[in-house]
Amino acid sequence: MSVTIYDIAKKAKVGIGTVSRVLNNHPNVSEPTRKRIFSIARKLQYRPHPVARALAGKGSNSILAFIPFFPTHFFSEVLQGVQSRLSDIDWELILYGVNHPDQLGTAFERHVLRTHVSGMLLFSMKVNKEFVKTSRNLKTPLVLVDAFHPSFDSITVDNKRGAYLATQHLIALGHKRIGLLNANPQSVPARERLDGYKEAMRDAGLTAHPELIKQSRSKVFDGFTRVTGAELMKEFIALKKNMPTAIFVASDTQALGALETLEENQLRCPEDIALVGFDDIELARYMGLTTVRQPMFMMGALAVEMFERRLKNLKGAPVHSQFTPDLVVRTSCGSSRERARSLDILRRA
Amino acid sequence: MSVTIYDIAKKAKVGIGTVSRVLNNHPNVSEPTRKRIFSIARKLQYRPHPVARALAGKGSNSILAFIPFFPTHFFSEVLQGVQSRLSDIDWELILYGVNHPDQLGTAFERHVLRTHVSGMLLFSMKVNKEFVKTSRNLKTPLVLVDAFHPSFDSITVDNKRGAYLATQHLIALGHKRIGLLNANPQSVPARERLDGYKEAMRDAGLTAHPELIKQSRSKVFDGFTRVTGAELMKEFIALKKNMPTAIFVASDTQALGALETLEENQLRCPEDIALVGFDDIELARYMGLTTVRQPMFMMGALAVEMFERRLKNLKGAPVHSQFTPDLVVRTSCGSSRERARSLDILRRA
DNA sequence: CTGAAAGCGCTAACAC
DNA sequence: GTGTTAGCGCTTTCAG
Repeated sequence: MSVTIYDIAKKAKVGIGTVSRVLNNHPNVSEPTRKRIFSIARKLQYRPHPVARALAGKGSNSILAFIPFFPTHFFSEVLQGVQSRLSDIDWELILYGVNHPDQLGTAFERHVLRTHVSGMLLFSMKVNKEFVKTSRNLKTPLVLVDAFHPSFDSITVDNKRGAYLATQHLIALGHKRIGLLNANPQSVPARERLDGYKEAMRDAGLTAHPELIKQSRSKVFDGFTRVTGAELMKEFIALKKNMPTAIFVASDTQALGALETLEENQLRCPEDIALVGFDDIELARYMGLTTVRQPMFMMGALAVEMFERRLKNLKGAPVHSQFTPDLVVRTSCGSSRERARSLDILRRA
Repeated sequence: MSVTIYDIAKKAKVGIGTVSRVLNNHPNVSEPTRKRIFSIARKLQYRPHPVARALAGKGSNSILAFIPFFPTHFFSEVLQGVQSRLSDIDWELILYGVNHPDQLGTAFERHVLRTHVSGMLLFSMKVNKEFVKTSRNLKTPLVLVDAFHPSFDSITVDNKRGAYLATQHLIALGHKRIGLLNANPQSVPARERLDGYKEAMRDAGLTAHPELIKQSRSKVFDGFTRVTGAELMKEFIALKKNMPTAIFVASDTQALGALETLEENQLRCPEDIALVGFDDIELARYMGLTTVRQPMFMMGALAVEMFERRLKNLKGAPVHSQFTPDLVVRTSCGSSRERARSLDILRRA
């Protein structure tokens, strides 16, 4: 079998308690023995047994991530950030795909309440009251990524600012009738993006006429889906002559849907209508979509770092970290600082 | 604290041994006591403690997945399949992102050799000799996904057949000079795709002239990258008048690169040259790329099922399961059974 | 059939 | 400072 603290103890002619203390950097161990034990441990290639350690009450060097069971580029990138930082500190990642926050219950109980996991990451999900209650007076740190709740550490992106940037870009290009194709304003990001849009319009002395603002009422993914993008774009097109000349779309995914609708109606982008998205999913690059980019990898890495800090200071006030997104200019607005890359090499048969 | 077998033993006035036996469906327990204990357990909402169980020698209900630390659509889809099946049987997924099979060592030792994990999934990686040796006489089942080694269970896709289908499609469209833009033929999938291409050509009485076959020598991801696609396409273009009229590209990712090169040279697809890819990554759909699709979700789910079976029969011969891929016809070959979707609504600025 | 007891490897409280 | 001991919750002999 593998080597245990007993082996070390025997070899060092000390008790297992001493060994444990040394290995855990406890004080009150004489320098000579400490050195001796370390050296023996190294020679024997001792590795602590994580399961035993967890059972005995110590944490577990593993963190549970709840991610929406939805294969988006956003998550793979964020997760890479998480993994990267985690492997630096030699922790492991347990992944839980869920579709709805309600499904958190079982996993939660199974892992967290059973010393199995000593940290949690929750991605892009609204936390319900019950969850908040259970988690709050828990010793297990929880950090929210791309989500927010005053009681927990969180990492978000400055949606308002991003929306402001996007809208401002459109304004700078000379557009006056600028629309907003939003997700469900009941969701925080959607509301913030709405605010950013409005503020940019106001600051430019432009009026955000109500008919220029189309918002989803969908509950599925808060309306951040291709379908809502397609549908709301139809409403814009129905405006006929009053159609906006440019639209800020609240997410790239919706922009994809919008693009499909445009195509069905023989409308071209950016000639007939300019579009800016939000998120910068991988497809955006290929579609030439100008969009607002979130620093996904960094958000993931930071999530782990916040968690580490929290581990050392369970009682501090929650910290909320906000990233500022960047505008990535491509071709969907008719302006391009980058070399324009059009994708019209693929034509209808 | 949470309820343990002691609680239920006390309440049932039996020893903890009996409780454990009942809970583990051991024989030799009288029907009355069995029923009584079950009912009490339910009433008390007893949940086994996975960590304790693992320490005591039982497995751990968790499986370790090694995936290339590379955010492709392929993995998110396969992983969804894995997760889906895993949650059916109430197991958990531990994720390990690695860039190179050599990095498997530490994770391997840390988890597998310490009762921490009772199964492993290895994705799209070549297993090195050392790894094989360590794993082989191990009780922990290992299943290879999108990879192959005679000693282990594996799930692959019939690359040769896929390549055959793709090439055949091109032939059916009337093409005679059909090229192959391959990855590094040192990798198994690349070699198999080469075989499929050749066979289809042969069966059609066409000759696969050497100049029609361009293969990568890259070691990074075995040449399955955008870069090699772009480079090899340049070689094709250099053929001038002898350029093929259609090309089977060994992966969608490479096809993307090839498309970029085409564009740079003002060549259009499919007018000037038809392309078929392989994989059906999400982008393929948006690019209108005709391609060969692997049933990713199913592969993931099946991986878990194979693992379950192996758990029950450690000693059986390795089973190798092979999926047959489908051809997905889009617009990059000039034929389309689906409604053609062109993406030229986005134009150069 | 069933109870008692011995661990699994480690931590932490308690003596000396 | 350091050894000893009592668990953590569960599985598994070993006696009855």
